[in-house]
Amino acid sequence: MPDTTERRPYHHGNLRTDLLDAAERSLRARGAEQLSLRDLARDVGVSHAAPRRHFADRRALLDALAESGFRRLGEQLRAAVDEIGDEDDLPARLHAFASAYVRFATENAALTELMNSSKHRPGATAVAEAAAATFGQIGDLIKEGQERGELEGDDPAETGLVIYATVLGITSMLNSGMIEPARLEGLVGTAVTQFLRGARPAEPR
Amino acid sequence: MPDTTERRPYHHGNLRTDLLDAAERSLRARGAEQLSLRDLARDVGVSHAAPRRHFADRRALLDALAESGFRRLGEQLRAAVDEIGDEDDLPARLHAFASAYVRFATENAALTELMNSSKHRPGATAVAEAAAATFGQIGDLIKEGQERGELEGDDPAETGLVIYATVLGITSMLNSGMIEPARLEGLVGTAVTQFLRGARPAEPR
DNA sequence: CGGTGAGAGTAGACACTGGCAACATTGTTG
DNA sequence: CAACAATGTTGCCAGTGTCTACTCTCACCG
Repeated sequence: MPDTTERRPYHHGNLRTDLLDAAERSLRARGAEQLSLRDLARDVGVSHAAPRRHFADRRALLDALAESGFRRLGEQLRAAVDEIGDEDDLPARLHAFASAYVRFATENAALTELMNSSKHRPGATAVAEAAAATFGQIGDLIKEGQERGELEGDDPAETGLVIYATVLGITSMLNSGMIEPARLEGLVGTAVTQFLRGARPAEPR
Repeated sequence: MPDTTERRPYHHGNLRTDLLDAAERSLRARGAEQLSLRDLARDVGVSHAAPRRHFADRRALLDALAESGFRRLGEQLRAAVDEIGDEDDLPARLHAFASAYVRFATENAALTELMNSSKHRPGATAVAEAAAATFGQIGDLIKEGQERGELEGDDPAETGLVIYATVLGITSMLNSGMIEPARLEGLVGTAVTQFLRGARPAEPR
């Protein structure tokens, strides 16, 4: 028996995905700053230069991580909204959206920070597109609301962006320790409520 | 002649402040990630281990930077609000507050990102306190508004946090390239307007 | 005075990192 | 089956943060 471990083939097979998996674990455990390519290579059982075949750069790997993060976030947001069966209940859907975002951001704090970080590749349109697709969803929600007359206002995309930014800001403050977790629930509630009050047509009922 | 440069005294005199200044320049030029202690030491003309006498750690220096950032931001916000002479014009004051925040965050993008980063020292209460003091200001603004009956709502601190989070989120999205600079102005406007509409007492006049 | 610490800066070492180049091993395909 | 493109490997380099041991200076105290 030549080596103690079972014979590992020269070609790993799916290094790229395995690296991303390891990267996500590392991200969760120690944050983006501490993430080391060589560390990941060791985790996966491959030489220190192997990752370079799949990611030109440390940044490139982080960008890939961010992009997949946006995709997953997008799915979860969509699922949360769709789960509210009643298509007419805009408040409920908005609330579901916000809650889902907050849940994702707290369960994946380091990932979320990475996604919102400014240091993406200059040319990396992929992550920007994924981000746009993600928060474009809420624009659709708003538009529907406006078409049914539940909301007024100008540009639905603009209105959507504002509420998206609000939730993003809340989670950012939470993850940076500026607000206590206990206040989260209430904060999101008032944010959505305030927003709906502000966006409803002039005459109440 | 022993050295070409004029005789530099063994003791630098005010290394700490000079390091922080150099750090801020580096931050502005190349971001927090690229900031290197040895680089700063070279900039200031001191040996690579000298910074350690003033900052136990790279993190410690970044924390100090963040803390001073919060202090400066706080001053600018206060000044902007005070500049609106009319104490009764809450919308104007709110708008001034938001605009001042956005200006700071765009003019000091990397610093702002650092301030909102989650990776502060576990024990570093200083930065947390500075942050709290900063966005506590808006709570006061809200409270005044409520006392004069211009606003309704529950906890003024909570309401204040929501609007603060909104502006923070908008600038975060801007700095990470999710929204174009051109939309900034409009976004902040609708954010404040929406907020005021949502927070005003039930019967419009 | 004059010596003696404590504070502040220096020099060197260590373990680590990301990136590069040259080489080795595969799977594929003409 | 030979050539080739992918994919991994080894070795190297410049840089970094941190630690330890040493040196310089100044202020204070006997």
